[in-house]
Amino acid sequence: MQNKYTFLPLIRELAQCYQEFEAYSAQNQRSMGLTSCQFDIIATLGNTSGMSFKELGQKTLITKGTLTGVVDRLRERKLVMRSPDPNDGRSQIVGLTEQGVALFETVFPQQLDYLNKAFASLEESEIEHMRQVLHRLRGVFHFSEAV
Amino acid sequence: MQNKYTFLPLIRELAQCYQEFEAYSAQNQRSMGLTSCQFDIIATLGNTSGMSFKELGQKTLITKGTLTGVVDRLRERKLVMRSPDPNDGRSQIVGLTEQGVALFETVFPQQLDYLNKAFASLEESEIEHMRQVLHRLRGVFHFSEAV
DNA sequence: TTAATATAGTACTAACAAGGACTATATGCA
DNA sequence: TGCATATAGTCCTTGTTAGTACTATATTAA
Repeated sequence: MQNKYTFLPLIRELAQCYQEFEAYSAQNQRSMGLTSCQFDIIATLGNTSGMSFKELGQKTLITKGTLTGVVDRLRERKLVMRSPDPNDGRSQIVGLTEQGVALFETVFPQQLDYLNKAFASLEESEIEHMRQVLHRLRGVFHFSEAV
Repeated sequence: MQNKYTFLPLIRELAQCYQEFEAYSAQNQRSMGLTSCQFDIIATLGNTSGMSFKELGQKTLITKGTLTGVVDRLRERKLVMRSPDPNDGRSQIVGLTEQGVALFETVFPQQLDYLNKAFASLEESEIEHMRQVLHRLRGVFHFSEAV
């Protein structure tokens, strides 16, 4: 117990950092008529020929229960479509419709530009360093979970 | 546009890091019968004589609309109470009940210990370095928002 | 083949989350 | 004073989010 809870400010900073990123990012996505979650799915399906719910969930960090609803809403807007997986009767392939592709090609570059503006003040080397720091921090929760 | 979107892996790492922390943290909170959000409120009100909805929202990063519901659920469980603010007729003071204080004194130290296990593998200096890195990253979104 | 087990996705519940409309109260200024 | 504007909190809507139970299909092994 050498550690006298100095991690508390770190946790607070992590939460604030993530939430402010989310707020920043969502602001632009919202102006494009999408929620964060919906944008994530459109962006993940872009430039692919579709993927299963499972794979889509893993890539977007959205759990299966949530995914059903989100995909449903996107399907109602005719942005994504579903088809049975010929190789697995339990599985379905989700992919962008023609309208979905058109939307992707509009909103994805715009969002990249929008985010790029935020990161323009950082050196590439610093961005990479930050990524490594976060990776190391993340490892802490992995290890402890196994115990 | 010197930057060729090297921030994308960083963003991904940030999201994963936050989500895995949340999952790790919530696992213990859940075992104590509280959601993350409820724990946050109990922890924030602990060792205080109460505060307004506004202040509570600012400290916990929970927006007012959400806060009403969360406080209601805690009040149903007789963990928090509300009283009118004598200085401002629009405002109400939220504070822990006797049961709330008792719960706080049980669950807060336990959660600290639980988190401390995760961070035990890090040096204090490294924790502080991580905090500074996150603080710098967070600043990026502030600056850009103003533009 | 058949039984045990695992996996993909759905349905349902409780809770959180952001935003906007709304009410009541405060505050600033003419 | 009295009006315009701002603020605190509630309510409502839409949309995640996690978790659990459930159905249907796959896979494995006896």
